[in-house]
Amino acid sequence: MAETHHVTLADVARAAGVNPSTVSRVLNGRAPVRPDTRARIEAATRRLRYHPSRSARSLASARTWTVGVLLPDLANLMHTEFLRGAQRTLQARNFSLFICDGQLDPAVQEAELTRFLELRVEGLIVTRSFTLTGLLEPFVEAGIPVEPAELFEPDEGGPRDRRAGSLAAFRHLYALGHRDVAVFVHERADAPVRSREMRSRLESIARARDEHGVRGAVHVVPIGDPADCAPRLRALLAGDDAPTALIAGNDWMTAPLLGAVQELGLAIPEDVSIVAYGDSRWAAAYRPPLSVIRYDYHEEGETLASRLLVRLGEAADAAASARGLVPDEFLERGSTAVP
Amino acid sequence: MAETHHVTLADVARAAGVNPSTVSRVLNGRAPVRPDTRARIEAATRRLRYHPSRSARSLASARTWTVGVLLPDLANLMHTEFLRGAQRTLQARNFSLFICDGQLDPAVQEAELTRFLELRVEGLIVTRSFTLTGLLEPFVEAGIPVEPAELFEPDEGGPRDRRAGSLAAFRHLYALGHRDVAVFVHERADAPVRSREMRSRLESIARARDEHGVRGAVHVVPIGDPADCAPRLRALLAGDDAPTALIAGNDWMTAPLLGAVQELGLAIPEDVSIVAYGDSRWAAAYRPPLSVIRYDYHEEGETLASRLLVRLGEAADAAASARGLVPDEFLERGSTAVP
DNA sequence: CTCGGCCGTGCAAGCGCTTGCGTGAACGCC
DNA sequence: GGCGTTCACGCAAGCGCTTGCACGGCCGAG
Repeated sequence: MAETHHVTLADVARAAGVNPSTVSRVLNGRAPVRPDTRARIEAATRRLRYHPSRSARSLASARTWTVGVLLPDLANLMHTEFLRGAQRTLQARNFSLFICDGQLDPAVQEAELTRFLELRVEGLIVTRSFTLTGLLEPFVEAGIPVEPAELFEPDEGGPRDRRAGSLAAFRHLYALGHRDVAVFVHERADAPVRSREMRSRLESIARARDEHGVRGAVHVVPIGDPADCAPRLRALLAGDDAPTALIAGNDWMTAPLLGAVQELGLAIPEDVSIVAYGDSRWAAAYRPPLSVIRYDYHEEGETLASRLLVRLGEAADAAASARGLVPDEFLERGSTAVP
Repeated sequence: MAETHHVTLADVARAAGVNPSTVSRVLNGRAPVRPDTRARIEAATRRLRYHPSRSARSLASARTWTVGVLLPDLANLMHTEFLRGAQRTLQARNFSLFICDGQLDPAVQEAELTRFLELRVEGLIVTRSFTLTGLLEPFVEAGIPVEPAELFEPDEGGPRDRRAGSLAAFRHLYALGHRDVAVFVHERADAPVRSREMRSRLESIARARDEHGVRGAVHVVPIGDPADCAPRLRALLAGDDAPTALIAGNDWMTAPLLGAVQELGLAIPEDVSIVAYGDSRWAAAYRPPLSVIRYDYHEEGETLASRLLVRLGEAADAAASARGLVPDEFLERGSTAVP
């Protein structure tokens, strides 16, 4: 901090010739203040370039007006979308966000959650919470509402339904005649965790497969390091049940998978069909354009944020918090064909 | 906050049978404390799940141990890289980051900067600062060190040299026989701002062009909305000086540009050559693989953070803070060819 | 003209922590 | 064995703000 001396509320009060409490009141728009007094204070505030200290305010008022958002991996563009949705909604209600990048590393995530605890966030939004259910306990105990994206399955009354897209995609693949498929997922190879969402997807695959009377393999390939992608793919293609359709589990996964396909000199869709979860802005621009399972992350961010606001006692947009999210959908573009 | 009652330092002190100040001291590892006292306190801390209040700490100590990072646009993967570099460096010195997404919107950025002021960040890292020089003043006045990525030009003694890559790329293009080129940049069409970095690139282009005795056009196309890309490109190609090489100004720009190229049914590199600034993970996986100007954002993040630490009086890794960043480089892959 | 009520403001006690100063006990020294 | 040091800790005064309460002045009602 060196010699930084900040203007305080007392300075403003002195400049305006009033009591500090009055300044506080205009700051918070709380009690009635005479217009001219208010004007004097506001002028002083501006003139002195006063910025109230968040620390002092929240210490005194026991409110921080912040919510933490823990993203598993900021390098995933869908999370950025999600974030903006949440941010818009929360800012409209005067809350600000502490964004943190989990970097797919449980240690980092734990550290960040501890920081949230110290910061006294009033609410928490987490995605892929399955990796940290234990870490979330302190929040629940402290009465801090946690809004997890992960647990929103239709059978739990949550607004999320992510099965329609999967189902449509795999019906399409099996109808085309594919038998063996491989799903590449972004997970640390040393500690693979199967999210509920992933399980739900696998169920959708099984269902589509059964509908078509197919008995092929569904390989699930956890990829931590992009460099692993090509070797894993090569091994798969050399083995029994070589997949003819490759599915990228998310935005992050897609580029490495395409890189591997390229490295092996495979043509899309002639040699392999490709489907990607998440309609990254690259997907449509790829050659050929990628068939994707698209999902509206922005809306999900808004919905989670609204639900949080409701739990915080802020009468947020009730409709947004209660509404079911639009289901995901399959977009066929050009990367899927008869095997 | 509802009925959330947090454990305080006083609670811990009572449980451990000591004075609050002693607890504070073990918390900060400051003064000498007898091992058994320390142990008792630590046990109580754990048992009570005590998490010190950041607000109270920073109010009392006049230190927040935080630095703000303002990114122009989180949806740009290179910024994520940058962020991780900075985060690693700062966390090693006990600072934590407040990340904020400027969303390419000056209003949002101003709001976030004000928040930083209230949060009493001890330092600030900004990129593309050219859009907000005015907004940065309060920080400078308050004695808060600001580390702007933007201003690091070699002629200012900063560590950044982003000319080598541009130069190599355009020498390559002009040598191949290209005459007219177009650079697509991500800017709000209504308020285009020419960054120093952009100017520096344009200079490199001019230099390469002169070296090759070419007198073709260099179109600069600001794109705010991805949907504008195709029409702008179509118009350009229909006009005089139709470009034969298209350059995407950054990671964000690349996908829309490729989408537009695709929409117009142009073959790469037969009809147009493509060069992208920023080696996105998609670039190598594209078909054909994209020639790019690659830059190490992670290292830039580390360097800026180190410089900030030095200015904060933390004897950070002096080498890292002083070192010149590796220059960017041109990687020819397959999207550039004879026009 | 008196009085209750409200309005605008001041007063002061904290919020949970840090930190300079003070003090008793244990220690080493001559 | 007395005395100065050091050690380990207690004490209390804040940090910059909020907020319940008090209080004087003005109003309208009786």
